[in-house]
Amino acid sequence: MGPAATADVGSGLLRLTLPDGAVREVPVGTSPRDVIASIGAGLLRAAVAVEIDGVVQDLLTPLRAGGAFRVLTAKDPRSLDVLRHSGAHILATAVRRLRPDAQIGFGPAIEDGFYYDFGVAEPFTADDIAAFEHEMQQVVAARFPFVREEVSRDEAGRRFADDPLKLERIADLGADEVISTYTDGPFIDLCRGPHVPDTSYLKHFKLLHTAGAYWRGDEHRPMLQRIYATAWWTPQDLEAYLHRIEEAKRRDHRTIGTQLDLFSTDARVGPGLILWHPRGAIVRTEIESFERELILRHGYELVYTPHIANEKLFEISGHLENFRENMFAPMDVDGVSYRPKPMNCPGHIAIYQSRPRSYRDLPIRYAEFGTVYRYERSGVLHGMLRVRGFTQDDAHVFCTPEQVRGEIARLLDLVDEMLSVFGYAYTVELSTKPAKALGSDAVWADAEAMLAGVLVERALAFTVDAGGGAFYGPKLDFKLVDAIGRKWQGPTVQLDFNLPERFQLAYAGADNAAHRPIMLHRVLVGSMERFVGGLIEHYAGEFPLWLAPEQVRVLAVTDDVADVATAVAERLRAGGVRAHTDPRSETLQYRIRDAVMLKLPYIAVIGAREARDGTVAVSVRGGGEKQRPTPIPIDTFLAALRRETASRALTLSAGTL
RNA sequence: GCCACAGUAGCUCAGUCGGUAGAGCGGCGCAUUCGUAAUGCGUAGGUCGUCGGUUCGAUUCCGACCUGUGGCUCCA
Repeated sequence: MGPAATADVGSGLLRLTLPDGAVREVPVGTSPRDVIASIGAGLLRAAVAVEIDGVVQDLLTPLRAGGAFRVLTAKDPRSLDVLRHSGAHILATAVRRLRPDAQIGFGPAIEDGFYYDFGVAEPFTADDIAAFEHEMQQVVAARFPFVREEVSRDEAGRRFADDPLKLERIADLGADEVISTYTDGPFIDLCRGPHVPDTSYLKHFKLLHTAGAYWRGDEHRPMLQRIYATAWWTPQDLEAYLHRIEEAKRRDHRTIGTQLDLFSTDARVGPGLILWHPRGAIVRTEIESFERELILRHGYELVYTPHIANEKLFEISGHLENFRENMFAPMDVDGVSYRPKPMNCPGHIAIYQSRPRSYRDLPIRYAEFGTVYRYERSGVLHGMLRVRGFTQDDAHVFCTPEQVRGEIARLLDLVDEMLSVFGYAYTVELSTKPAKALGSDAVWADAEAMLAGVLVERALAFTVDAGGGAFYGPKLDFKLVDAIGRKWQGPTVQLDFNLPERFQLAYAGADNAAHRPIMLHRVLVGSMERFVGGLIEHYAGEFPLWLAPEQVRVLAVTDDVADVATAVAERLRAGGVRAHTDPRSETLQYRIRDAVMLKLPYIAVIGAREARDGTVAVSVRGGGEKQRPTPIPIDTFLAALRRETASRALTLSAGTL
């Protein structure tokens, strides 16, 4: 028995409050299983785990504290984590049966499933994975109970003597921690739990893929082989999850980007460098135009700064000190070292310092679509989402300490206005002082309290990411929630007490003395590349009208009205609509299919009747097959298109009268 | 960067147990003039990612490198 296990024994009874308000008093050390059994046999059969004051534990772990006591069944989402954690053990059981030499690392439950890390001489093959999955079925069928034991440190050391990874874990455990093991059939693992009662609970699972993973996440340690899996209570849930994976795959911006001819990369240009094709450039330009209009309305001024700068600038800013491994190597210009800029702030600061500033000038808000270059390790590059060159919609606000609060509040308005246009829901995260940080604790505490204060004032819910701030100040992160519920990095607002110091920024106060301004860094979309990549997946390539690269395709039913179609397209274009014809000598059906595959919002068909009446028959994206639209006057259509574009509507409505 | 896997026509992929390659779609040409998700026929596209090695001969086997994919680490 570990010290904690014995500490409470003899201290009496625990009070357990059941959901119906009933109170049970049981001796310390009673197992939840016994408590549930005393409530009812049916409940015991359904029980997966229990929750005591919100903490989930299994039916075996002796109760050491009382509180609100709730039985978790398969219906409770929190019981899934327990199932998945047991799934990891079952996976390890299977792997050890087939590969007895495999060292066992960690095997936690994760979102949607679990993984387990193994130390093996030879990485697993696809055949291995299939064999493991099959073996897992055997373990499940064997119905091995999970047996918990609490052991002394010495005993734990003996039990895992042949597994250096586990020995290392044991050595790291705190002196007062209960050391427990769980055994299912032939497999024993050092584990805190909780687990389901026996292996038969794992019915609906699938091994997904393998990947290398550093032992304890440290790249200087050995690489283990990780096997990822998913597990659910019901076959429907498993099916739905696999379907979700398919859906995410269907939306993959790299696939859609190729299909819709939006962007590409080219090995000759270099990895992580995006080529924006005309259609992709339209999407980007529309976003930039919208944002430019928006921020001018919000009091920003546009600036431009160079892509490279004398390395000395980044010495002053501290980038060479703190960001060097992400910067491209210097280039020699007449004996002076220059670097591509990894951030836009130093340039904006240089503009601020181009003349003396008075408190009357503040706040100053400089905005730039600034292209930055950062060296990213080759393995992390990913489509448009992780690249080496990208354009930030970057802005810096220089203000007095008194103005910070108001500026943050303005930013929250701006963020909300921006994100709602794209149909993103979002959550807010406050990141606080990291271990390595500049500035005193008091300054940090003030800044964090100020940020939290503004959020509370505006009734914005937020979570705290303790220690997640930048080294120069705390920040607010906005996480976007996309159409299929995935989270993306969105806008960030960072307070900075570092750069004003380093650059000796100043303004003349009302007292005619020099004062230090506060700097805010903020981005809305962050990186145009990442944002557009995310948008492609959010919309599954079906852009709302204002963003659609081609908004209307005008199709003539037969060649004798081709001229009319051309004229209509020209008229729409003159009205500011991105409209084109498809003059190919193909059937109407064929050309419609082509337009559908390109996910165009509207298809305007012109036959003899429409040519005669000055109308178009408009099919709407998503209207399904066999559309038989009522023709509408061209002017009516154009006006509706213009309305829809101007309002940046998320849904299509211009096709009907 | 690390682990694993992959790279064949513009795209999606087949194939060659070593004798320099095929399909569908797309492109082009001709015919077709069609009323809402693929008209027919014909035709042109590939030093099989790159470089080296083995071999009489390499797209195929081996090695290195490049690029991509899934992760780890990191991140806008």
